[in-house]
Amino acid sequence: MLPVSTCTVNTFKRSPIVYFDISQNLAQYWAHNSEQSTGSDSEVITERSSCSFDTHTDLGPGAAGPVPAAMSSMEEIQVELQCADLWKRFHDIGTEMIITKAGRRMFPAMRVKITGLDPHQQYYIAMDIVPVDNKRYRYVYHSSKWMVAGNADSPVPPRVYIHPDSLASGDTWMRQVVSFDKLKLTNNELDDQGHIILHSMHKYQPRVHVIRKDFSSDLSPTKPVPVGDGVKTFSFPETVFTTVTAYQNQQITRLKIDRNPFAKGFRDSGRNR
Amino acid sequence: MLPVSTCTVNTFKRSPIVYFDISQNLAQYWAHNSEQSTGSDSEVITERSSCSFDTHTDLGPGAAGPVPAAMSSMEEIQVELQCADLWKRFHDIGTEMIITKAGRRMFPAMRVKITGLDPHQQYYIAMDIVPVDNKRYRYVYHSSKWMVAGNADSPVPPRVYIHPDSLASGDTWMRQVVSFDKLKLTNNELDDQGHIILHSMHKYQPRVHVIRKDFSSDLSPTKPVPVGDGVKTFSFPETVFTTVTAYQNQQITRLKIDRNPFAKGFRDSGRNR
DNA sequence: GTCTTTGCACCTAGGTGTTAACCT
DNA sequence: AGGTTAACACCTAGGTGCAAAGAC
Repeated sequence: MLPVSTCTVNTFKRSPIVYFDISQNLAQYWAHNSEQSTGSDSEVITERSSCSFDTHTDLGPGAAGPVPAAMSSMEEIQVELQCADLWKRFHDIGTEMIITKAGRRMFPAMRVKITGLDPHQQYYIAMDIVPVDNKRYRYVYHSSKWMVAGNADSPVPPRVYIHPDSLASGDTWMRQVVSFDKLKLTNNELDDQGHIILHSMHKYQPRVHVIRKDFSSDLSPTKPVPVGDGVKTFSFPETVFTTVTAYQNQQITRLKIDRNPFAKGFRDSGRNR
Repeated sequence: MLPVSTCTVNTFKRSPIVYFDISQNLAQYWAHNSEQSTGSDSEVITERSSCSFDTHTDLGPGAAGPVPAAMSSMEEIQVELQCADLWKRFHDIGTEMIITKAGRRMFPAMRVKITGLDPHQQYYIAMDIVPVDNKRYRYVYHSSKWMVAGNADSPVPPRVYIHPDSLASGDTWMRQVVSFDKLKLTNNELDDQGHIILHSMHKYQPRVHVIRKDFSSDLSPTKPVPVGDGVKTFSFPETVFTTVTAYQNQQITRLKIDRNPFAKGFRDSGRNR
């Protein structure tokens, strides 16, 4: 049995994790931009995938399974976290994410598989990051533990990361793993690059939003995600993290170096030669 | 007076070339994905731009000039080639473009500024590349000239490159320089990466298409661009090129090395040290 | 002979944690 | 003392023309 991820807020689920990958092909390319995508005249190439920064991941034809033709409800929508095992390893230690003035990617990145969409309906997929509590934290080295250090700093301008493949059809979203690897975190409250602004030394929870097109009139990178019938929100407990400007727990550092391809230079086999 | 480019097929124009550039900001980002873009709550950063591979170029607020609110006709649309001076230098020698099995970018890349769109109308912008004549060519070294070597090879599967920012509003298109630098040329007739398939040693002409959303039902990367009221097509004589698998004219090689940043290693100051 | 392919060194562009300096 | 910043070496990822080998 493969690792399993439990998803909270609007849905609970239990299903096997699937890893597939394709190089960008015509169907993929076109599906991004079309409402009348036929998906007929091209083949799909599948290969194995890791949990690093692969951008385009495709589940192959029929991955979304058979779906009733005219279903337009949001009830059936499910979102499944990919790389849940990796997230869990970080979570067991206490995930830390670096934030910088220029913006820093998350590692691991949020990657999800979505099912239960109406194939012919248009959706935005978006991500935001909300505080877990109203506290500020500090890391106590001698006990290797995070301790409450006071109340949270004053709230920060809300930011939403709209997935760059938006707007796209349910069919398109369900055929690929939706990856948020380009999203960046910053501690610069005056950021004008569209990065998500967070306070350092605070605990946060990423959330994924599925937004029906007809419900997106208030959707903006600088406004809170609208709530209502046309929006469904998902979050995963194992993706909670603490923001830092430099890693506190050395086990986190080690795991990041070990798993993030861009940190390969710091692996034992690399720098120590 | 700045260099001027003449555009054929559906429109003639004479206007100064303008070079501006912005780093990707919130307004830019959001404009790609929204039909209800407000463009209100963000600033636009402008800086100078070159003719190389800069991806995001913005003309700044009001660049498109005042436009009547409800104009939806295609009559007023104009497309202006950027880097026309560079194109002209290549054209005077005889532009060559390398094609490879894996796909090769064009240099220079097609970059255009579009005006006269309805700001609130949605458009696709697309590019295709059509044969200039029905001939096959060969390069004669001792005369440094291209000579007809017979009739053209049999036609190749038609491919259209839909600009990745599609679908977007007229407002969005007009606020930026639309760059086709990610487009790739291939000689692989079985290509499944969506690259444009061409025959080597043939003469071609790139074309830019502006396609109103309501006219895009037949738009596909593997079908010819539809013709009719909702589509307007532009081409620029100085962008004609001959396809090669290795450069024939050494003056072309020199100019490519001199201007393409990715070929810097072959500049005199580079490799000869 | 002529054209095409492949592996390569050399770039651009940008994502890592480290380290030392800096701030409060 | 604790938190932040900026320069840096070291990576990934991928766009260049070159030169030798291959194809026809």
